[in-house]
Amino acid sequence: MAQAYHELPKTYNPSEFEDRIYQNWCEKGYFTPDAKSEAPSYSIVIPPPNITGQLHMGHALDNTLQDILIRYKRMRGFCTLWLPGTDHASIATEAKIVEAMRKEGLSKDDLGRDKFLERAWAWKDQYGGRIISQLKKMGSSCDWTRERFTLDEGCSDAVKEVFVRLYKKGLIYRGERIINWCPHCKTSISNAEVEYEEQKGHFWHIRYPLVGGGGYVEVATTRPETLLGDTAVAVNPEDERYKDLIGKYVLLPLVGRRIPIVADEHAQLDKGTGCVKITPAHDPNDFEVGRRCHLPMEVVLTEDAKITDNYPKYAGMDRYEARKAIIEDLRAGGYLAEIEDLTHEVGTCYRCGTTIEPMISLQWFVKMVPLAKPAIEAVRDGRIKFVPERFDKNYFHWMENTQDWCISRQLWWGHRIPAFYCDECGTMEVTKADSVVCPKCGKPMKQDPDTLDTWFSSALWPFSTMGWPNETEDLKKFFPTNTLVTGYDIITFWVSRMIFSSLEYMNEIPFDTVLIHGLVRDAQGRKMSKSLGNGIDPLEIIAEYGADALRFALATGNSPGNDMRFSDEKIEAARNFANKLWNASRFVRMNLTIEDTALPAVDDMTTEDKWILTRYNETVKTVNESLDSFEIGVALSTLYDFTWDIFCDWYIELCKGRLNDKESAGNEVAQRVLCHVLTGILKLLHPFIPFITEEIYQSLPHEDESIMISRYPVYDESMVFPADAERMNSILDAIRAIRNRRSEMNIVPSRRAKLYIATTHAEDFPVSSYVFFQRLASASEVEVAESFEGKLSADEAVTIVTPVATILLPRADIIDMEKEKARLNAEKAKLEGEIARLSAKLSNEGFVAKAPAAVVEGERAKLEKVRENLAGVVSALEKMK
RNA sequence: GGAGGCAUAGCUCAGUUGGUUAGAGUACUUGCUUGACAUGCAAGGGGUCACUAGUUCGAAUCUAGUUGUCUCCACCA
Repeated sequence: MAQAYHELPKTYNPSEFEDRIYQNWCEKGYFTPDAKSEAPSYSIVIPPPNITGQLHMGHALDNTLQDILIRYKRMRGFCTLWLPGTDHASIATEAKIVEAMRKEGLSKDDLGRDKFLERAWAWKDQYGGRIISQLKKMGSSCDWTRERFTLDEGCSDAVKEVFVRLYKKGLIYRGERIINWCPHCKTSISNAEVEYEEQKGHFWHIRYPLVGGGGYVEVATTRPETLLGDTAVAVNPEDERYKDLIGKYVLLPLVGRRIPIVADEHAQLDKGTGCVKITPAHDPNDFEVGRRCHLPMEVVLTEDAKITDNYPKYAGMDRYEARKAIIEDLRAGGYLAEIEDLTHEVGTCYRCGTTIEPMISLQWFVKMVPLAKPAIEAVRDGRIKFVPERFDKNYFHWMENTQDWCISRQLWWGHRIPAFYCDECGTMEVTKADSVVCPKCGKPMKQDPDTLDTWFSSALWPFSTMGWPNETEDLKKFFPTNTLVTGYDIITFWVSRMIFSSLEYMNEIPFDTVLIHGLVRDAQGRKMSKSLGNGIDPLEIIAEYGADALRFALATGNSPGNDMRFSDEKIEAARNFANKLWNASRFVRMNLTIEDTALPAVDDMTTEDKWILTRYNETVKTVNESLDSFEIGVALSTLYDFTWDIFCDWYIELCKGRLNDKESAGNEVAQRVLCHVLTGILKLLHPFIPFITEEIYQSLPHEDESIMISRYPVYDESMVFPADAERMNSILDAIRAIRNRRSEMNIVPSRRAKLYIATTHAEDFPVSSYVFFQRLASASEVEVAESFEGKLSADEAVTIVTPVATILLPRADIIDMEKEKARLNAEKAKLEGEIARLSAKLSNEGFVAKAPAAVVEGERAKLEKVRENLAGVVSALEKMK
């Protein structure tokens, strides 16, 4: 049943309809998938956007690509699930919560853990809707009714379940390791969260006197304060210089401790003096040396990077104060040999920028090697594919070199580690229960105060959001999911962890395809960032240009995995396209009298109808193929070209004759073909620019309640007419050639001229085509014949040669004979060159013998055409003599 | 230091297993208020596909090297 339709306003103003349309989709429940549906499922994993953040271009790009895929699949008849989520527990989030509380005069310490979490939840509810409303503005077709939060009850159960399982399998352990400690955030942060920045510093060369006299060894350090924690000096076992010192002792300056000289390959022969001070508690390499050589650990810094009470002289000093003091003391004691300037990369906290302090600490770890193995396998054997493929190299590189993953964080806003300790007897229990009584002494146990790394819970997203560990309908229907869309910067953080987590807990891959996109940069190619202030707010773009324009700009000129620049020109081009579509639709709409969407009988169709339907179907084919292979940019540019150049600039113009003649039989035929192709264009474009396509769809005769739930066009061979398309091309070629020549000769369009078309293909230029020449090539009249010999002499006319015809324009007084001759000669030379090139290629035995037959045939046909062209030009020239 | 990407028109970028005269958008030049659209229409100029060598009948495309540039990882006693 066709639906009633309405007028379109004269100007395209997206703000007038985008919100209304979105609300309508929500009310109709189009976004809510039915897990019991028979249709095949297509599901996408999306990153949970941070609750504390504002929607930025990165989100907008992610979101646009995801939504295009989801809408496309939905229109192809899939039951689609796109789970929205908000926030994850992280240092950044907690920092923002703390900041928000500080403004209310509250602090973490005053509140205590329980009160803090209570406030944080209230705060989450207050701010949590913000990013979702922003995503809705973009047209995201998430199922908002299933929105999840990583700390929601269900998700928390999943996290506990996983933790306990891994612990029982021995894949989670608690141990002492060197971790990156942020003295400001007072938490450990993972390697991936450390940002390196170049800093100017010094290399201090320090002499450690040998015990029992006989000189000293010289070591160098950038962090002299760690000297307090030295428990050895290492030399390379191969180093001849120090061979006889191994096993001897040195006296640690300022401290007076006797520490051994040990042999370890960590000390390199060609670096510095070849002697290395070993501080096992404050350096990851030294920690390893300490472990190999069974050295004691000496902790010298507190949580906030101050010297511990064990060193009364420096106790309580901040690490930098202590550095100064220690250097002074070393200098005074004559231990300081040399100070060297250097610039080096220093690790800083990605959140607060504080210099990281490597510290020994009791933390929880996940053993990575057993988890990484099947995850590597899944990508290697093709069960999971990266698009583009080259990103699997990044993935392998990380997976194969990964070290055990420190998962504990000293935060409150996160999943608390489900481990309990008994103060009385030291027993530890790992359990899903909320409170535990010590199995040995019956006393209540205390839960570990730490929380889990944000990626530990995020890694479970593909299934924890669907209700796992319960067996839900969603899980049955939608897991494993199909596609993950994300930026390459997140492959190691999140993608890899989802893969090994899913393989470990579900025995399944989490998704089969990872579509990687690049970063959005500003017009100068810089990364968008708050500190640079070059970020572009997607919401401002939407307010000014509309969500469709934003989506179009993000999806176009964008190939998988490559960075893109965002500029005003791009968004304007996108808006202009929307405007063009709007106006073309308005034109079609105002010429419509039909009330249903049926196509006319093929016999009633004209050549141009068959031509546009052929071109349309070719477009449909390309678009479907491109989207199936995730080439979103290619699909969109194909549609752009077809819509603008073929449909608007040619077909609509070709139809104007029939449309103006309201009484003709052709009028209705033209209406029906126009309406059919336009509706098809709208459907094809809907995943990219959902709002405008819906608004126009509703204004045309249409079958479905909404374009969103209509079927995506598929290639229809019965509507492809190669012969007619070819014939139409001859006419278009001729029109283009005439326009070209007239423009070259500066003849204004209003100056009309009679056209004489000399051709042996008279059937290509039927009487019905004359109107095209009149409307589009400024012809006053058209006459077609095999030859105009005797009727019109060459010096009376301008000659235009196309592959199938020679067109004569009667020479009015505007044309310069010499200029014309020169032009024809130039064209002759060009064609001769082309013939030479093609004949050389075709007479090349290697080419004819080895190239595919189709290619050779194509070249031959081309040569034939060029030869015909040349013949026309030559004869025109001869006639001029 | 290790790994990877990118280099095509003034600018921003496409270019799908090697096969048109290498394409868009934008900018530029010229002409048009043509009854949907000046957010437009028509026409045009503009490229040694970074450089060098190789493979091939044929290279923007494949290989090696060089230069420039970006990213990730690691290290820095």
